[in-house]
Amino acid sequence: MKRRLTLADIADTAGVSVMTVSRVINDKPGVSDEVRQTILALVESMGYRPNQIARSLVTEQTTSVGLIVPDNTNPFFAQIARGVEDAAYALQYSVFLVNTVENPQREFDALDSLWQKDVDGLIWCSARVSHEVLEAQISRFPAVVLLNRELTEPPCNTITINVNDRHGARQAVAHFLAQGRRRIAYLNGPEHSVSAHRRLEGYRDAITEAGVPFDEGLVDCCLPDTDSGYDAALALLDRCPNVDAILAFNDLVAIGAMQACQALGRSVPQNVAVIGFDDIPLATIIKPQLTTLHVDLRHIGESAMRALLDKMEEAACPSAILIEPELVLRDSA
Amino acid sequence: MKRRLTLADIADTAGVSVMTVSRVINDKPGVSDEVRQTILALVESMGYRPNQIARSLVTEQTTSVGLIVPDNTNPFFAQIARGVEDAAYALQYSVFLVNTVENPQREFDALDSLWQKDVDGLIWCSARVSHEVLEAQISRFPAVVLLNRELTEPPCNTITINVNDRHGARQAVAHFLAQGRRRIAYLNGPEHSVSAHRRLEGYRDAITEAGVPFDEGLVDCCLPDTDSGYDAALALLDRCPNVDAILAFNDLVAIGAMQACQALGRSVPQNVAVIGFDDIPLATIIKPQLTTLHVDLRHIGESAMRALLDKMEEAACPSAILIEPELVLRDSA
DNA sequence: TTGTACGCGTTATCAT
DNA sequence: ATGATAACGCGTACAA
Repeated sequence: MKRRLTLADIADTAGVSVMTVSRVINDKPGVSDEVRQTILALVESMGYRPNQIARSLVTEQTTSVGLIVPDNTNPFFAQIARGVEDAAYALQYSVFLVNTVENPQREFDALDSLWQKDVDGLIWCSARVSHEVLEAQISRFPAVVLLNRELTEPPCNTITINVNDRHGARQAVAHFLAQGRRRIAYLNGPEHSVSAHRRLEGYRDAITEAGVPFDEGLVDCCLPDTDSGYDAALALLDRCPNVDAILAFNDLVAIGAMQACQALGRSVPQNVAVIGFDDIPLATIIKPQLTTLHVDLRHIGESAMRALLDKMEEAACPSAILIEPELVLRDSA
Repeated sequence: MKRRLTLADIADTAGVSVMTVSRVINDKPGVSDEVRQTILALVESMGYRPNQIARSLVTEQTTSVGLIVPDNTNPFFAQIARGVEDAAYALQYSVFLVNTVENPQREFDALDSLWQKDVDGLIWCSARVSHEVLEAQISRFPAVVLLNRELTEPPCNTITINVNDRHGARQAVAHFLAQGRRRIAYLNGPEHSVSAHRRLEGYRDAITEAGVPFDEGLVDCCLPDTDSGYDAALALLDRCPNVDAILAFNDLVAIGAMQACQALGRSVPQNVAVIGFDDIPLATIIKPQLTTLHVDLRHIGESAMRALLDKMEEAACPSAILIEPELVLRDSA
């Protein structure tokens, strides 16, 4: 690895000052066309690229952002990360990826590290952090996009992006009801999850508005994975054998529920209809293909990155974005 | 967002020079215990954190690395990324995540961007880039870990990590043979893929060594996803109805193949046994659960990050690491 | 149009 | 043990 070329190297061989080269590199006026061409040719042939570190030190801009997710292995966050990175590439930004793995210490360390590296902005998916910590951390960064958190009074450097969970759950219940189903269960996600609360609200409202009495026995919580969904569905069907529809917190839970039904000899969707949430790739791989509330996660990621840039540039932009899930009918309901 | 504190701020309020503070921050000798304690207390109470950008400019170390993958959404790379990030966290490094989406321009831009940001090292999963480009790019970085590429003469700043694809394929074939199966097909991945070549070799060698004639009609290529696997298996079973075992390039292809068998009324594993490769989470979600060659991708990611750090520190370390896949028997074979 | 001087926040070097 | 000074590579401000 040879020594990096600097502005001075180009300036020397071109016989001009560093400032002239700098102006050319940054496409700024004040350089004659002739000199400009000479320098551009030199930059090309010598393979010069600006040192972003040095540049950052003076401009206070790093052209990099932080993305904090619980686990990039979870297809939900993988899709979001992909969207963020796609948009970042288009905008000439780089993305630091950080997993918190539900570990507060690690999350804290990550924030510190990103701050020390002077990221221009932060895209933060954190369900667990308290409001106080959230606001304190937000104030350290130039701009922040919060995913799946609501803020009563959002700081002016912050944008929240949320899925319309209530409406999504209502759509699912409405679909079940239209099919004539009345014993509609809901396998919810973790209690502390904001999404879980909102989806439960949507479910309850839709049920009661339809005149179907709300039955607590039809609602249960589980971890948002297939195994937990399987176990929870097994217990549910044992407790309430006449269930004819299951709304699941997410697709993984839904798939577990479908497999539980099959294990108990209930066919899906004839005996029990199942609807998931998110529409991860797995939803179309599994048989029967899962009817689910599609959420365009890549698009959310892209929006997050673009909104972040807007905030960084202090452009006029909304402080909250609501994403509408869309019910896609496949085979399970 | 208030102004960042600097060394000078601490130095001023402590009534010492910046160098003394710097020494304390970096745990260097040459500071009396008394002063040291005073400064540490001040750093704590004022909440000072070093500016990594300024630090990088002088130390030529950024404590960040680049991770280039085709698509972080692919569970294969998601697991690797997770392992890399886990190890990076433990080692106090940050990870720039980049997707190439099989786009040479984007890959080139990414390398440029990472170089400009002066990453200390690079973990690079690239199947498509030519040898010349590969070597040219490698020489630009302090240290590089290459995933799933073999180098005839690896540069001294480079480590390659490969899966023992040949041995993996042989294990699968051996298992089929032990079950008395003789019409063993192989649905391979993309032609240009290094892994695909190696797995095909392992398959062919194992077949012929067992005295079973190698039949080209039993081998086909497809894209490494479920749909392509489905289509390829459909065509295969139409062409060679007496196939009694299918080795797939990866788990997604294997799942597609299983579904094709089921669609044709062949039961898995009774009529046709199926073995996949990689052992992605989906392998245990699908029914029947997939027998597959387990590759510990998280571990590969962790190893990659640790090996990279070793190279960066010029520690003695191997220049090539071979990872052994392990056949895990589940329901499909 | 072009160049000079300075500063960004830190560490390295060499004094004291 | 402590401090003054000079880098690191670049952009801003101002001068020529």
